[in-house]
Amino acid sequence: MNVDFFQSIYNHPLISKIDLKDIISEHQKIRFSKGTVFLENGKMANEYYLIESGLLRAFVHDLNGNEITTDFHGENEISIEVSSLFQRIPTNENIVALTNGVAWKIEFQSFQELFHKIEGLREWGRAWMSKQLFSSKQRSIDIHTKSATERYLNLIKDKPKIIQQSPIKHVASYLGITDTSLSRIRKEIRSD
Amino acid sequence: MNVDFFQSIYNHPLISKIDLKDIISEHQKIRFSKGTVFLENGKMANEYYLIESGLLRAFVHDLNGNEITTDFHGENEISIEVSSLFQRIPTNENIVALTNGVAWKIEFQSFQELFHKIEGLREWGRAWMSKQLFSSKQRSIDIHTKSATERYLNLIKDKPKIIQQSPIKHVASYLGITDTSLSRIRKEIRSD
DNA sequence: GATTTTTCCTGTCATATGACAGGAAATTAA
DNA sequence: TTAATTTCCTGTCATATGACAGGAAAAATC
Repeated sequence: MNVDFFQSIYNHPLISKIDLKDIISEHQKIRFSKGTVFLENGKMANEYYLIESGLLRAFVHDLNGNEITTDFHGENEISIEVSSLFQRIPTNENIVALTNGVAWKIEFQSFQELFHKIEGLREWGRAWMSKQLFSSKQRSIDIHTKSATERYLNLIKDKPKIIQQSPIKHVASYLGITDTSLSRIRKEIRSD
Repeated sequence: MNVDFFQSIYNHPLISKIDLKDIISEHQKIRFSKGTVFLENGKMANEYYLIESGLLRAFVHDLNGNEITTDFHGENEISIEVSSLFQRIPTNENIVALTNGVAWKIEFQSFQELFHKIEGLREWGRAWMSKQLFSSKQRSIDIHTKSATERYLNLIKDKPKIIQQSPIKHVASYLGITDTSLSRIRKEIRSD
């Protein structure tokens, strides 16, 4: 059991070694292959995953039925649909694997018990959500503050694996532009 | 003490009447006037507010020093900067009153004790954060899915008070457009 | 109530991005 | 390996929005 992996994710001063052991033991290792569906529009999330290797993509459908990529979940990150999982309602998102990989799954019920039992986990969870909210807001701001080119360059810098592992069209919708436009941007950058 | 007001905000099946009383008693009524600063870039949030009446505006500065309105906090809503309050770090946001009004303040420390004591409050808090995260994501999607006109019309429909109580230029930056552009949109709509 | 400041509107011009379509390249399936 | 599918690039044309500037209107201040 790779403790460091869990440590790096459940990383909070109030989570003791014993707490961590408790938490780890509720996770179950799974292997997944490209195309595996983790969550589907209309269903309710009943678990979340720590990604050890591989890349997942979250997306929604807009009014015209087009897929819009809302997020990528990569190595050492959590793949979770918070709204559905914590409000116990159907999701509007889809989560699908873009690559093969390994993840650790924890059921809602298990998390729930740990959450109310371990103060450190509550603090960790709240801080984690705060960070998510912060990034989400930042994304909104970036979309109308930075050019598409800047956003793309930032993504390359911050999460280079995504560009390597995901079809470019998904990156485009994640950046809020068409694949046409991203294609032009990439051409532009090449010539620099 | 207006219990219904608190009830409508701290609304969760696991929060009992007694819990609610406990929670309410940690809030302190304040009156504020237009221009009152609730939070400032670089400082740390140490409390949050339930707005009984009036309208607050949250904004950040972009790289060129322009103000970008990130949110409005109106009646029966919570004015909070989650990142700073729960991660105990300095904020990058500013929150300022656009009107006079009345709010109920609760200190971080008080909330903290209630949070770890009352299971229902934890569930409520987590659900509340989930909803925030959902709206935030939705905003990102709307920005590149809907036209500026649609976003403006939706805002009028969903939060009409904002248009009445806020200078239009703040609405513009909230919508991710310039005031020039919003002005044109308003003209367009008038003639329909 | 006069002056200053802020807010809002409008004109012109520039430009980033979208829509659509066709073909090349790469990946997947048979 | 060949065929089918998906992905990616590129061209043309249209358009929503931005940048900038000036003036009218409204609000705040004295």
